[in-house]
Amino acid sequence: MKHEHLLKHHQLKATPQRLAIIQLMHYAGHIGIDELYQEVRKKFSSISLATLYKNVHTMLDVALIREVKIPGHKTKYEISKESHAHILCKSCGELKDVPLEPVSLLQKSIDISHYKVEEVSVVISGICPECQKK
Amino acid sequence: MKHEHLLKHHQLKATPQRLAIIQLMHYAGHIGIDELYQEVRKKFSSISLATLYKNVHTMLDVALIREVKIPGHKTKYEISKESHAHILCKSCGELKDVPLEPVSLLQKSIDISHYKVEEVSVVISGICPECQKK
DNA sequence: GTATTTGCAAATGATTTGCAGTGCT
DNA sequence: AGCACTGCAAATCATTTGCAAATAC
Repeated sequence: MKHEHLLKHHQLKATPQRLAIIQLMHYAGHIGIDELYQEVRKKFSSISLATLYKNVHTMLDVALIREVKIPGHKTKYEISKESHAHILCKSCGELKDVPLEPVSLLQKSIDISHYKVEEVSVVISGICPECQKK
Repeated sequence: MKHEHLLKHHQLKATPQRLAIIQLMHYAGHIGIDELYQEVRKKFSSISLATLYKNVHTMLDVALIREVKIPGHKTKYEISKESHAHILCKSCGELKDVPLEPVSLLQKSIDISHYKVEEVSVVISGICPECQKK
């Protein structure tokens, strides 16, 4: 119901395929096309890759979801939410959100530029605490 | 000469193709595969796309260059240098570097995570001062 | 009922690979 | 000389398109 409303709020029809996609993104946090396809098929075996691509594009266009692009990795997608950074472990591959107040933390850089800032994307990569122990 | 040294320092052979690629990246700041191909051909008409891809990969592997991935845009490449943020104008498309001291600016987020940080990638997008005037 | 969305198959675009010949060190 | 690199053509992988049938509202 919650997800149906998300779609309608963006004037998109709430098809079961779209609901499945959103549900998975919500559950996974960040997910790539391939994994998304594998997973959606489990609940919705008839879905086609073309439909998946079309819907991902449609949802990107209305900013219901966002691309997460990480150097050295395939694009992942996430449901739009408050601004946050992404932190990736180069050892185990886990990708997590971390809190971030970009406007204040990056203020110096932004001030210098005099840009009207609309979006900030931050990806931090390194080794997570668990992998450091090994 | 400077660029030849760059290659040798990473134990790569200094072929004219590679020198041309590095020279262009250095000149352009950030450049995508297609533009790189068009430009390299002007000086080096025999170069193949395959060679371009192979060299870009090779140089990424040794971290001589870096990927710059921006939501909604094709990957660009740049020569590795001190940490900095990228700022993109959504109106005119210009991509610039801006100074950034990621470790200190992002310290709060990083502290929380306990990660051993190796790399920070920041992309800010918005409207540049010139485009705001229009 | 109408406009949108789906799924298929085919088209297009992007990147990679194998291999024979060439060129760096 | 020997290994790495280049260029070509073909293979592979990723994404998009057109269209008829199905579905949301």
